Amino acid sequence: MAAKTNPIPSVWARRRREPEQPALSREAIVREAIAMLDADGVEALSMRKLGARLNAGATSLYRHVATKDELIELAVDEVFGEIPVPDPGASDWRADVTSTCEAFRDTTLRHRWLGSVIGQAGLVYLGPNLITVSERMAALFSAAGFPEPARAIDTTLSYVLGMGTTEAAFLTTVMRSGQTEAEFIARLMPSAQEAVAGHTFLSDAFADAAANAVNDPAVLRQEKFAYGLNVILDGLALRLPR
Amino acid sequence: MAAKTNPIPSVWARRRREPEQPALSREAIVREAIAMLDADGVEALSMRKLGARLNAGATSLYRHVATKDELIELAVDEVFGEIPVPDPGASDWRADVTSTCEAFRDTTLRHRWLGSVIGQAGLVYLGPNLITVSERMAALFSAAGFPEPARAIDTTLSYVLGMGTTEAAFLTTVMRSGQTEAEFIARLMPSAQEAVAGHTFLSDAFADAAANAVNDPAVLRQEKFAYGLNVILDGLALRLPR
DNA sequence: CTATCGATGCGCACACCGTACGCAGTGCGG
DNA sequence: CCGCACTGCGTACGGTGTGCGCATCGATAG
Repeated sequence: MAAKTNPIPSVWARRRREPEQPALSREAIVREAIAMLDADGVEALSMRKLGARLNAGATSLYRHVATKDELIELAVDEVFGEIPVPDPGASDWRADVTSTCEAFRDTTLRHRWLGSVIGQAGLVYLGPNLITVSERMAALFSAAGFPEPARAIDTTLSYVLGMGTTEAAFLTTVMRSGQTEAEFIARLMPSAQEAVAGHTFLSDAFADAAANAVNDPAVLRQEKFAYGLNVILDGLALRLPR
Repeated sequence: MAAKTNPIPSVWARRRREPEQPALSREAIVREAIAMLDADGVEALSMRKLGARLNAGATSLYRHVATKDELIELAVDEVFGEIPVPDPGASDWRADVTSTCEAFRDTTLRHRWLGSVIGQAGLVYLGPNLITVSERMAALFSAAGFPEPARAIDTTLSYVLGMGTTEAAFLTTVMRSGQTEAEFIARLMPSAQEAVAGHTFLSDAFADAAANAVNDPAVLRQEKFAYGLNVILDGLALRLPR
């Protein structure tokens, strides 16, 4: 009933096929979605904007992806593919597990939306890349002699996820403030000091932190992560047979 | 220009003050928001629905809360108030830390939106309740003799947060399916089996899990949590002086 | 060569969202 | 008694995810 966009269909109005254009594909959509998530966070990803970036309408995406949530699930598993897990080698199992956990942490910091999104979707529907990471970590722990590698995996990955999520959320806040991490911390100091006043133990910890404030904050975070990881690996080592 | 709702202001149309009605207050708003979050998750909380539950218009809430994000921050700190931390006592420090971590886990499971929300907001802006929990945990570790209680806190809480978030996300998925946890797992088995086929180590772990499937899943989750926590406490114990 | 068919892209529409703004009542200090 | 600060709310704006039906395409069957 309503007037169409092209009341008189004309040869000239017909779009031509552009074989150069990679066309819409699930891979391209997921790739571009990750780029948007990395750039502006999870609340900045909308199907309309994503479509626009791909020279497509918003609803065209639904031919390749059932729903926005499914798209995010795909993005999550995609970035898990960035985590390399070494083969169980002649070298120390601790070194191999450590490098894996650090790669995992790097991924949560490179894609700072990961933490919040996993909290919503969970690691329930295991994508192929997460399965691969798990399998290879299981191989690592098994070769080291652990009778229950799944337990070791759950413990280490929970820690890495929790710490990584917290770090990522912090870095997001820093970035939103438009300052460097050091600036942000310096500017936060007074109010933190005030919040902690009257709490004796936290004040002590705060004083220690202030003394360390001359160091690179990224290095301090890395050290904090390594400390906890070593605690866990020590605890696991006690459970090795013999 | 447009006709007003009440073109002729009348005495009879005037609302009367209802002193029984608790009126809108920040506390009431936060309390009701938590109730909605607990009931239907984070994406079901809208200012309009929250207003309706409080017999108020959506925008009335903004007199007491600057923004929806701020409201969520308040809700987060509010539920942290549910975590009791014992005084450092004569008893084992491990028992005290364990009870604290289990209370934290209980909170993440009782309020399953916590994990995803912390991933977005982070623990950056420390509310009073989180500060209290931290202070009391610091007291626990200090009394136990740890020279750097902050490190111990970061390690344990990262683990608890990561594991709790994962569990909560899983339980949310289960609940959405409308099945019990045991039913959900049973129904998931075939596709999980398939996903794991060809991965030798995961297949082993899967077989173990299947053998345990007769037990209460909630108990199995609790045991998994306790295992990792004990690993961490063992690792920390190694760092006690002497 | 033509008719048909499945796959793909897209405009429109719906219901809903957070929240800025300005008006309308209320209770209180002067 | 006036005026003012505070609270609630109706309206409106610019977004959101996505269901629906149509237009167009390449491949294949007759």
